[in-house]
Amino acid sequence: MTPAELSQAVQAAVSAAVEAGELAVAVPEHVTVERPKNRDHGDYATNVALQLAKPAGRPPRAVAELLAARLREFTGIAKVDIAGPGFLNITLDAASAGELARTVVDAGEAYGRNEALKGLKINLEFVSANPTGPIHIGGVRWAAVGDSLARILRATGAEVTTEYYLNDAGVQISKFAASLQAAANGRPVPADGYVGEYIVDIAKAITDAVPGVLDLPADEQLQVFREQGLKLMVAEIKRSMDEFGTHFDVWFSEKSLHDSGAIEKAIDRLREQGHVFEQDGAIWLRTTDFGDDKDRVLVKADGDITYFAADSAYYLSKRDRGSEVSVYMLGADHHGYVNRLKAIAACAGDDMNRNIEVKIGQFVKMLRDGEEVRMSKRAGNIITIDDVVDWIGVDAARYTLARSSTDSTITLDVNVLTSQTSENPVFYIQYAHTRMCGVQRKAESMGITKGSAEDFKPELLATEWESELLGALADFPRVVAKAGELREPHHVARYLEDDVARKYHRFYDNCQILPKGDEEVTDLTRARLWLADATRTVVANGLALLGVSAPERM
RNA sequence: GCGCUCAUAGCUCAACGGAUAGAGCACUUGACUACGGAUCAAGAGGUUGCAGGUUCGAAUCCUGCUGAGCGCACCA
Repeated sequence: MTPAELSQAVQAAVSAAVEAGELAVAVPEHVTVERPKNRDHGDYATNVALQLAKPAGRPPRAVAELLAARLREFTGIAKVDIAGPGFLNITLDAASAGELARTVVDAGEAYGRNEALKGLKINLEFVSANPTGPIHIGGVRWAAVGDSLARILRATGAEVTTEYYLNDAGVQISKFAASLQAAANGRPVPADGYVGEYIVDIAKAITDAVPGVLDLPADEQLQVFREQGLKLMVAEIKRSMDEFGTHFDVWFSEKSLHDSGAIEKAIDRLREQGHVFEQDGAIWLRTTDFGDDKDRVLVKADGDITYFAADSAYYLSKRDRGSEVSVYMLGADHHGYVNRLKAIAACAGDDMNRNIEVKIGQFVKMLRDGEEVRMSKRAGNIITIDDVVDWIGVDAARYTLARSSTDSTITLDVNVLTSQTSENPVFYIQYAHTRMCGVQRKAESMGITKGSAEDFKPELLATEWESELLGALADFPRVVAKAGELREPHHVARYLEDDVARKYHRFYDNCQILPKGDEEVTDLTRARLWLADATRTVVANGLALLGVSAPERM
């Protein structure tokens, strides 16, 4: 019996009680059934009696009594207790619990997938760092979290488009080009330009690729550095992302919005909705209609188009391309953007509480020798995506960055990253996977298989360690759905770490799977192989959602 | 000044409004005649920043305060 089936059983018990006239309440649409932390509280617990007590006008424990009596009639439920203020503690019989191993093995790679967000078209934009330098540690966090979130949303049934917005049109690119030009000519970079090893490297790559570029007039020269520099930098970012296992379906060019006239069209559309006005020679969007603290300029008095106008056109582009929900993942320096971005959606006639979500994630702080590393492009002490991958590898980097809530700042110690990589919990999870693969290899070499589904005896998986592990495996679909709905991939990571891997290691240490010496192969041997196979499936599926490999050997 | 976000063990971080707030690292102590010990078991470590409120129940929701980060352009 899966938690979903149990939830339905509880719901059915409520319905039956209502129909019998014992309870005067509306039957809840969803009944939550959770794994209690304390094993004495059974396999599952529900607080439904506590929630129904008030509307029913009955004491919680009386409601619980009614439901418990009905629940005890269900096959697969061994015991129902009432505890505390009115919790229902439910214990499954061993066969019903063990059956889950078969469910998982049968579903294979599909186990964990669900339809919580079925058919929802989501545009997920993340990283979107300016193409004027390598991706630094902050961007790496969004790469890890964003890519994992895309995988989780897809597993939850959503249709996801991942997107990187390239700011290839503004003054930052001009400064970047000017810096390259200066470097190529052996001059110091401009005061507000970009500094760093990579500037010199790219400048050299351009002078190598375009012989004679330095003989061109200054303005033509600058144009070459602008185009070539952008091309090389974007290629570099794409390479980094590719190596990091992060895929973007769309690399969206800001410049294309300018070149195609999309911005003017967007302004017209916003004007039709009645939120555009002129003042002091500029064209404005009245974002204060929808909670922004000030109105925003779309076209400046001198005729220049603002970055905000491009943002507006970009949102409409996402919408036109079919996005029902546009998710923006931005860094903590973008708090001020939330209201104006949401106002764009509202001004376009959309529902700002549904069609657009702006997630603000906290910074990554770096520590070296106990002191915070203040990164600055000027000082050239940026910690880049390639640095992190060199130090600890893609798996450990992705896991480290994806295992915490984006709401919390994370502090990474450079000394730890560059030395003791085995401290990373990702290895704990991967080791569980290799252990199961090891058991399977050993079983094969002994000529043992888990046998056919008909011969599987789930009731033999009855020790506390097997029961705990089965409970953890049963929780996977719910965890994936929750992570998708909350847009928080770290729930999957913590689940693998604290539930699945931990409980597997305990099971492994306490329950011998394969026969030792001249012991017989028994039904219990085969049942435990089913459980190991099911666990391996969940670990592999879970790691895949995080973009982390599930190695067969380490 | 206004706005947004955060505050949990020595450190790094968890905790769907639920029962005794959990892991890892570091510290103390056990378990290898092994299905690979990158593991397991045990111990110690907390007034969840402070003060109120809502609730049967608050780390979680509301209010105020304190502290920290970020943001408040006809910049991008």
